[in-house]
Amino acid sequence: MGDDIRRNMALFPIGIVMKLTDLTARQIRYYEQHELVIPARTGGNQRLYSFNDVERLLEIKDLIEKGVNIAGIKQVLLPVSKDSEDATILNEQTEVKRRELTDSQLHKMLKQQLLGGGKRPGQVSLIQGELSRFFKK
DNA sequence: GTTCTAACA
DNA sequence: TGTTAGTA
Repeated sequence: MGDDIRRNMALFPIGIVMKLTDLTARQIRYYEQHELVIPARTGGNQRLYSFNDVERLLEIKDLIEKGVNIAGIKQVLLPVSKDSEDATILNEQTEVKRRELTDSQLHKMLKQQLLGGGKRPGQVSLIQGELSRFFKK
């Protein structure tokens, strides 16, 4: 996948990104404070966003519109810690390991459902219900 | 003219 | 989040 370099090239300033995403500069900068997007900087400290950054912001916008708050978006977009991913830490009791493994799987499901533009009535329950156990701790 | 940081109605 | 102040 050599296109990555192009997709990750920081090209446009916040003004362009605002029009591309329909987000305010305030929101874009706010999401950056929460590490949801990490744009590059010019010598003059100006933010420069790549195509990937814009796509990420569009995902964030999607989640916001679906009623997910920053804490929730972090759970979905931020890299999953290696710990919860393999959940095979020594000393942990099997019960705990099973729970974390389930969380890992649930996390993937939620990400799919939240990002995959699907909005069937049935899956809303999962978002309103099961999701809480993520944002709580 | 545009963007940046910081702060507050 | 909106918006404004003072810069770069």
